[in-house]
Amino acid sequence: MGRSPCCEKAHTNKGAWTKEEDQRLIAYIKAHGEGCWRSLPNAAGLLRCGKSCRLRWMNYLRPDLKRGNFTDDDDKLIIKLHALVGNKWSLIAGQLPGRTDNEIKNYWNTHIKRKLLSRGIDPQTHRPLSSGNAAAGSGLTTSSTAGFPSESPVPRLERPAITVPANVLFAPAARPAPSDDGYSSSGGSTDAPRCPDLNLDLELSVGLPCSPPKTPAAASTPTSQQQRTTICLCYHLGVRSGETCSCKTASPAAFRFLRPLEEGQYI
DNA sequence: AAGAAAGTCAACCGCAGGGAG
DNA sequence: CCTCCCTGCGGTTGACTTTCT
Repeated sequence: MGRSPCCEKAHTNKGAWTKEEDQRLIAYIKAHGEGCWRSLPNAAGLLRCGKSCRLRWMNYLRPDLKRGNFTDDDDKLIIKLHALVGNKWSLIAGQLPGRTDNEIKNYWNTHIKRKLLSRGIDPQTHRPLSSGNAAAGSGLTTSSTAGFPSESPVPRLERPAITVPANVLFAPAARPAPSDDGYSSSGGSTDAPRCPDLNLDLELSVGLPCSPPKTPAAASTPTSQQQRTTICLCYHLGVRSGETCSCKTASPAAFRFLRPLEEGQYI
């Protein structure tokens, strides 16, 4: 297509960032804000590709990043979200404040994947491995799901809505894209849908202290601090905030367009 | 103690898609 | 409608670290 290269590769640094480069980038973004990554390197005096600057900022320098280990709850939430949306790391990261898609992707590939495999769970399909693959068509038994037998299982199809530790439910218009992507990289069964029986007609709702419950189902057991609002995943699925989506019209009062969390924002 | 193997994670690459002209 | 620019995403790589033998 004749796409121009993202940068003059001959004149850009590659590899690990130096402290000085970090400082320059931070200083520039503090002064001018994010955006216009293509021109940022020149403006900031960095010999880096704009993409590289963006990545460095997003994955490492952003002030709202939470470094450190993932908790068990994080693990479970990641697994459940992955069961729902597959390798949509940015989407999953959106539910984990302070975590980046890259970080979650790495964590998945290095920790969770192995953890699930060791428990006989296919990390891509979230179903029992091999011998289990044939039986996968009938769906998971709750006792084997995601390797958390005694805990709330990965959502199953027949469930109209699910509740996960962070009170995540999918919005009606927020159906994850068909599983034509996200499963191509690592083996696993690509023929059959990962969760053919998974009811994606769900809602994503997140407990927000200031938001009223959206639906009876979502508010089945609201605590005083766990009132719910609807998080619209349409943003991540291609619908922009200016566009209409059914979730917004359904309950504007409890509507919240899902974007990567802002600094200090917590769901 | 040294080398090998395995694990971790920051960074790069290529592509898709939205938006502007 | 078409082309190009720009951004963001997901997969992959490779350097570095840790654990094992």
